[in-house]
Amino acid sequence: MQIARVALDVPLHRFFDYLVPEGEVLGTAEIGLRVRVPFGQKSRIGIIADLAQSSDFPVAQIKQIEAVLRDLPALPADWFRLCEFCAAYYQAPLGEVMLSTLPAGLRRIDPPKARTSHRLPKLPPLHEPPPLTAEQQTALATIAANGRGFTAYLLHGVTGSGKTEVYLRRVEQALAAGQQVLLLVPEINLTPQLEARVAARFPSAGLVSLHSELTDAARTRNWRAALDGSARIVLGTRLAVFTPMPDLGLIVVDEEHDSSFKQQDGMRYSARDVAVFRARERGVPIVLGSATPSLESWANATDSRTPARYTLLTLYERAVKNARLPVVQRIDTRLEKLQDGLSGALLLAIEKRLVRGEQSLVFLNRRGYAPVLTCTCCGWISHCHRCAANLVLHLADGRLRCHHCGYECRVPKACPTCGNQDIQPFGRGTQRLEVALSERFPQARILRVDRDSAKSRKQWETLVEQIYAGEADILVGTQMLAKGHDFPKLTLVGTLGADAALFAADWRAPERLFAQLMQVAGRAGRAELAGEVLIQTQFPDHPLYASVVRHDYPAFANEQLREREQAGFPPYAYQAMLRAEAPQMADSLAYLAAARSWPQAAEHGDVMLYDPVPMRLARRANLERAQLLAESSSRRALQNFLGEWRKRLEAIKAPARLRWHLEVDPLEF
DNA sequence: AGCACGCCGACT
DNA sequence: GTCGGCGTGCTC
Repeated sequence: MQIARVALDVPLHRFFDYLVPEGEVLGTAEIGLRVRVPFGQKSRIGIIADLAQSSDFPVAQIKQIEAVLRDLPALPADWFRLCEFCAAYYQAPLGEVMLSTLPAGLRRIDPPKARTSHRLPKLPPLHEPPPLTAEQQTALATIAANGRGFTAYLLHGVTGSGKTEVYLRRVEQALAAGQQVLLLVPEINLTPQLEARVAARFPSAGLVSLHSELTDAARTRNWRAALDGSARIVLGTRLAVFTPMPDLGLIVVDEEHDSSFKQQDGMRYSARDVAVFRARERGVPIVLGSATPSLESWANATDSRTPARYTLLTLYERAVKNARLPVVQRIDTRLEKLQDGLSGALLLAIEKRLVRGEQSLVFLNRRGYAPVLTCTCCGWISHCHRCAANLVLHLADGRLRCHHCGYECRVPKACPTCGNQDIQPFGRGTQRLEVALSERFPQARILRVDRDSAKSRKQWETLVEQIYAGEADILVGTQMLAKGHDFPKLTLVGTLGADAALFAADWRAPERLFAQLMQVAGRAGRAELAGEVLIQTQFPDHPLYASVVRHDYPAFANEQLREREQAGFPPYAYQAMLRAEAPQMADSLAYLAAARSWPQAAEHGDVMLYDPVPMRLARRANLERAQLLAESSSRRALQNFLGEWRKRLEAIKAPARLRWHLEVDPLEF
């Protein structure tokens, strides 16, 4: 009797035993093959995780495998270890982890017919790699000196310093050594750019991309090419970190600080952290690159009290000839009356750009016309009835929208409470800024770039092309515009409304603000034209802005780390967040209270459980949410605790409508 | 998670 | 008299 232990996509922390059919003899080479098995009333796709001669389950109840699928090579052992690590670390069911990392087509009973015609991507013309700067050479020499085994590098390079060129040179070496390369990037928006550049550089590497916008068929095809080795480079977003790659020899994580590496639903993993684990486990180097590294990575690379876990590589000069860092200035908005939120200095600077035929970018991280609509008479404010949030006024299409649950309605003509017709927008979003700028500069071509004006990929690409072609004079945009793209005519960046993050309750807000300001500042003046950045603020003396002005990430990061250490926050503490949501807050809190009551504090002295509290956005889409933080100074102690705790959490009786999840290393509070 | 089975309220 | 609400329990 041969038994196969099969991983299935169910939220249960165990495998399921099946009889191997007569005539099939499975050996270790078959571990990692997909199978079709009967499960409950119907059939499912699973993965053979192990083979055995006996089972703990009553033999009479063991069903037989329906089919062993051999259309795909067996998933490799290191891919199993990666999934096992994630399941254990993030407290997720192993079968769910394994199956959910497969493209959908490969976990369905009836796989879609694979298209036979391989559409080769159009390749831009080859061009010579640029010469390396001294800093780039030093970085590459350091990487070379450490050999091909595991080392984690933090490549800290200011915008325009040529981080990508360092990646590409190291990629070239890996390819020459017959290895595969995994290249992770934060967002879908940036992938085409980098994809074109990598494809042009390595035309015969069979580059494939993996991200959520691909069709299922394309994703399956690319994933398969990675597994069978025909693709030597995989370029993808966070989900690509799980791509099985038999010859993996190098991992690169670009913009490693970016929060889109964190999955925010299902298994809440950090693709950056998973990538580091994968590199260590595989014994290959990993390069984490950023102009503003996450404080976790910075601490790993610079903390002098413990042996550095990461090797720091720095690029502080701009690689493009003559290009200088933009001049950053603070504009004290307490000293003048703003005009539509814009200071005289910023308006003047925009005007200069108009005269010179250069572009300006006004950055405001708030979309819509105004964040709220108010009644001047009775004090009514536009409020979402499903969320603890305001409805945002979108004047462009005359609607009120909730940015949290998607609810929307027509803008009322009068106050719903008192009938007063004088209802006014309060505050400012990108739409309102666009209107104000077009009144002030009627001759200027103004382009607004936010999630409303760039809903689809196509719209986004059109906007980018327009900007690139110089068909816009003033850009108004949210963080969508802050990332990645270099617009050669853009020489001025003005930022509005940054102050809110200085005093936000979320203690990670300053880290995000600094990164965002550095990133948006990097948009100004990359080519031969010098850039200017104007930060409007009521707190010009705040040390965060002082660091931005000096382009001094290390000073900012070291100060933040000092504060974090004093407060006992990550990276000097390890955390996990238990969240519950239910129609009634009382039920959510009751669940967390039950979770809190176990264990007695004495049993797990190394782990501290805080009190359950309502979440900051306490109600979303008619669900009332609460959270409970677990914290420890030891990652191991926290992990040991979480394993036991999770079992208890599953046993707690709760109303059927209540949902809960556990998030390890939460980023948002 | 699905999907069964199972026992109490308003409809053809 | 039935359709269907969601509580409970199981899936090799």
